Order: sequence, then C-alpha cells, then structure tokens
Amino acid sequence: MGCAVRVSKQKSAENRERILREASRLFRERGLAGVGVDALSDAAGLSHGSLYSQFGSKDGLATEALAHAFAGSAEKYAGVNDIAQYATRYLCQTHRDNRGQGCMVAAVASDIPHQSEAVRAGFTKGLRGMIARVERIVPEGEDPLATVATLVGALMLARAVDDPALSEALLAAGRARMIDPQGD
Amino acid sequence: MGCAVRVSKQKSAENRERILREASRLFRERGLAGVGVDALSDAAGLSHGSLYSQFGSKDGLATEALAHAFAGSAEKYAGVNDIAQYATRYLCQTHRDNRGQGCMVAAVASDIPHQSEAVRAGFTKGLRGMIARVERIVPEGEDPLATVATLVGALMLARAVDDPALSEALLAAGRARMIDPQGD
DNA sequence: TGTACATCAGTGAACGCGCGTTCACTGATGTAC
DNA sequence: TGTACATCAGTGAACGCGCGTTCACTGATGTAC
Repeated sequence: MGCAVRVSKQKSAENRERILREASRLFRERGLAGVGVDALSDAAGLSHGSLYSQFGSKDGLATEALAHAFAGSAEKYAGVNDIAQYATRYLCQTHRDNRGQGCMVAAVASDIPHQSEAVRAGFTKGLRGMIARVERIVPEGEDPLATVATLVGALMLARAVDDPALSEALLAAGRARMIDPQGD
Repeated sequence: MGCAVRVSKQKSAENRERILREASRLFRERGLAGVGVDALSDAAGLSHGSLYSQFGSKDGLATEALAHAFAGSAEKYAGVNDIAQYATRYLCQTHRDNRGQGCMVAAVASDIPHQSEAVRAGFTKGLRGMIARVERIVPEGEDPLATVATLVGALMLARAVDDPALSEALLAAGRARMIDPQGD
C-alpha cells in the first residue's frame, strides 16, 4: 500500500509548492501556533516526514510560508495606484472574512513577538514590502508608516470584534481616513 | 508537607486577585495560547487545581483576566484629556517594551479570532472602552475608530519588527498622525 | 462563650491527547558507464 | 541505447513532552446550636 518512494524532481517541486500554498493559507487562518505539522502535511496530502525533508522544521516552513504569502500580496497589489483603491480593497468584508488568502501582516502580527529570529526577519521584510507599495501611492506629506498602521489595525480589529456593526464601522473608518484624511 | 487546606475568605480573595494580576500579565506577554495552566498557577504561587476551583477553566480565567487588564487601562488613561498626550503615552518605547503591563488590545488582537465566544465578547467590551476614551478627546470630525486603529496598529507593528529604527519610526509616525493629522 | 460539624479553597496524582521531531526504511528517479 | 547502481523525497512508527482537565482528598474556616 501507498509506499514511500523517490519522486521525480518535477513532482517534488510541485509538492513543495503545494505545501507552501496550504501552509501559508492555514497559518493565516489559524495563526502560526494554531496549526500543527500533521494539519500542515495533511492539507498538502503528504506525510509529516516529507515536510521535514523539504523544510527541516516547522519554523523553517513557517519562514518560507511567510515569504510565499508576501510574494502573493506583492502581486495582488502591484496594479493598485492610488490609496483610495488600496484602502477599498484592503478594508472590505471579503478581505476581513478570507484570512487564508489575505494579508499576512494582519493575520499574524501579534504572534510575531513570540517567534524565532528567522520568522521575525521574514515578517519585517514582508512589512517593508507593504510599506514600499503604500509609499508610492500615498499623498504628499502623509507618512506611509501611519497609513500602514491604520490599514493593518483596522483590519485586525474588524476581525477580532464579535459585533458585525462595529466591525463594519472599523473598516469604514479606515477607508474614510485614507480617502479623506481630514475626517468628515 | 504543605498540605491542601481550606483558606479564609480574605485569603481566597487575595489569591483570586493575585491569579488575575499574574494571568493578565502573562497573557499580554506571551499571548493567550502561549501560557499554560501550570505557568499561570506557578506565577501565582498556587497549584493548577486552585485555578479550576476559582475559574472553572483556562478559558474562564482568560475571560476574567482580560476584564482585569481592561479595568487597569481604564484607570491608567482616565486622566488623559487630549489626544496628543494619549498618543505620546500609548506610542512610546516603554509601552512597546512592557507588554505585560500594557494595552491588552494590542497584545492579543490577532489571537482573538481563534478564541471562544466569551473571550471575544470580553475583548470587544474592552475595545469599546478604549474607543469611548478616545472619542472624548479626539478633535471634531475625526473618527475615533480610525484613531484607535492607528494607535493599535502602530504599537503592534512596532513590537513585531526586528529593526529598532523601523520600530521607532512606526511609533513616531503614529504619534505625528495624532498630533498633526495633515502630515508634515 | 464553647462545642460539634458541614463547607469548600486548594492539593497533587493521574487521564488522554496532540505537539514537534527523529530515524530506519523504501524504491523509482537520475546518472555513470 | 542499455545496464547497474547511488541518490534522496517521502513514509510511518516511535520518542518525550507539555497541554487542559478531572477527581478523591485535606483540614482550617465559618456556622449552627
């Protein structure tokens, strides 16, 4: 029955890609500590040993899964060229409700202080990417760091609260701040 | 040797208070999933059984520890009556580096979607408290929800990144946005 | 006030479970000739 | 092109460990008389 065997280079690369795709989804959905190696390997249809063969440790996989997710975000927001469009796309119900395909920064930010150096470094690199993207489209004189903080904070809080009205209000407040920074 | 015995009502109330104080510190320092019941009871100098006697479950303790921390924050910020002072106190290195005594919202925000109904409800209540405090001191026309999102987001990201310069820049950007919302 | 006894905060051994990791093994792939 | 063999991606059993929770028990506290 389904015995372990050597696998072609192409198949192996496909497996690696699939592990990263599923891991970056699961980590965003449940947090870095919230997914075990069995859940990770099951989602990719492999045994947990294959995961060690490819990545060495759960931490190694987490580091690469972060990079994988950040690469996806870079692609997704590449064509966005004004801050209103960015905020509309970032602070919407779809993004709020689909953690698994969304922003890794907002998904794991408060886990990061408890992670390894490698993971923290990967997170920092990904956040810098987001900052650079925002920097290009932010109005003259606005600090892109404050804009990113508002985007990330509003999305995280909208996901955390148990009141749908407050959740929507948080998203709306963030969008309004981007589009009309003076308030009403 | 140190046998289990009944304890006076006063002693029991002191124990309860000490558990809550240590639990709300540890949860903020290491996250809700990052502290086990043994660590929690050890920190209070009791056995883990006493914790179940007082709170029923880890989740029950977490719910009360959240409320305890939020009550502390309410007291701490009660006397703050302009947004510049609030931001200066909230977005500083001391607050960033002392998670255990700081804002519970920023400490556990991205853990919350994975918690029980009771914990989410407690978090939402605490966040509403923070919003109400900010609402009173925010300039006319500014949305307090956006202000809170910026404060929380900036603090969380400042804690997450591994580059001290970027961390300080995130805090400074948040402060500047509060004090001079037009940017430079 | 003094005595008898029920209460219950706290103890500590034990539970089943899932965690991350190790390791001897498999056998088709890929390579050397 | 055909044959012999080393490589190594993936398998699955096993590991020690810490998790959250249960439970029979203890004995000073607090109460009823």
